[in-house]
Amino acid sequence: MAGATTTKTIRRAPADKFDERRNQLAESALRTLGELGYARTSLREIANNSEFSHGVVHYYFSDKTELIVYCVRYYKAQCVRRYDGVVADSTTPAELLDAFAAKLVETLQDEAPMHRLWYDLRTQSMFEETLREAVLMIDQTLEDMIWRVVSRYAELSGAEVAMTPAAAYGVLDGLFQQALLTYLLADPQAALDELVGQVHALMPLTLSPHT
Amino acid sequence: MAGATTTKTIRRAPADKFDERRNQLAESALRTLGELGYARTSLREIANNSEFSHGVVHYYFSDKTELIVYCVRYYKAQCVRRYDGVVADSTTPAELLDAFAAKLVETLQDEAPMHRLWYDLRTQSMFEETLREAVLMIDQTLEDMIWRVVSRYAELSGAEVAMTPAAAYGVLDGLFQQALLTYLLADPQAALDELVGQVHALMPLTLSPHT
DNA sequence: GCTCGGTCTTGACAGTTGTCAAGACTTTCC
DNA sequence: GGAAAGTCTTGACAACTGTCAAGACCGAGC
Repeated sequence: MAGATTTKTIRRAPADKFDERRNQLAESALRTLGELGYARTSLREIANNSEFSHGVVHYYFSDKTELIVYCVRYYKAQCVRRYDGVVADSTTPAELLDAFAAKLVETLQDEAPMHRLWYDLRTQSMFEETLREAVLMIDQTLEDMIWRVVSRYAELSGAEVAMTPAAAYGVLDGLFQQALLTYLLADPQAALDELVGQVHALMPLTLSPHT
Repeated sequence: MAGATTTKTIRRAPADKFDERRNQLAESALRTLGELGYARTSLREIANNSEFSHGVVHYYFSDKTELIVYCVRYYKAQCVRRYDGVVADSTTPAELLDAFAAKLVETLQDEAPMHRLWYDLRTQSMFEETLREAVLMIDQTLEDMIWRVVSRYAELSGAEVAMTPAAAYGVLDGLFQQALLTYLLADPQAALDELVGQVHALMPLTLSPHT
């Protein structure tokens, strides 16, 4: 709609246009899913949250499931590098710890709907076979993401990590999920404060007693 | 139908009969919910898993929501004392640790559907206001349950707990949830083994360095 | 200008859902 | 035995869902 098209529309491979629409629909879908949750999200509602009508979904996706899975992967691409800056910029353990906790708080605050959607989808995968593959893939990606933070923290501390990647991810994810629940259901401010304190207390415990 | 009723049916306050049916329906509902998950469970399916027809639900519950919430509370009553024996019978830290880990494995194996249902309902409460109160109440109950284990573990170790009840619950719940996911989606045996190892590694970290 | 391929809307379909009313069946009590 | 209260079944309803087909719209190329 902006003036980028002068004489003709910009040369664009058909596949690009197609994929762009798919991404556009994925974004509408993610917005709706984050608001309503997996169970209560219908294709019509997704279309309502976009500029298209409900029939268009079947033009770009063969299936509701295909749309959802596409959304999940699309979402992953957005969040997987979330803590890379924290890892790259910190030069001391304390600095990394503060930056990591701050980033956790930030994403909890700014993207609470997306996080609850992720937990929703992960839980649904325990009932629905179709989600299994995508969920396992994302979960692994998140574990790797956490592992980069924890192992960098150990490196800056001059210590070894005393946990497996899975364990480190498990405990941190547990704390984050609890904070999200408190944030959404009870006391947002308390949730953020507690999360900061818990992460600061936990991270040193992931290290071996220094030699 | 058994011979308990001799001349008349046993004297039974009407409220008792009413509550008994409600519990009967709650059990059918929990079986169905554990199998299908919250979203895919319909009142007709619940009735199919009982000896009644679908209309009876509305005789005992005003609402689908009321049935679900009743189920949640009914479920809680079953599981809240799960680790009391572990706490009562153990006399050394190592013994408690082994017994606790064994009990976690046992309940993960025997009641996987109920556990995934709990995580499902807890996640749904982030979208649905109606579940909020019941979920927060159960979550608190579980936190207390874990706290009894952890503080007894500290007592037997002659040390102080270095975490808040919320933090201890958060990390252990994170590990358990991860184990459940692995158990259901990937490798059941590996999930159980990893859980045992992780709990053994984590529990000592909940204690203050002994004085 | 006019066709043509791609894009999108509209309307309909069959199935499922929560809800509820009407009545049949059962138990209780006189 | 028969009335009354309690219990349960049946069938229907409106709303909603995923799916899809028929055709309208639109820009590009001859």
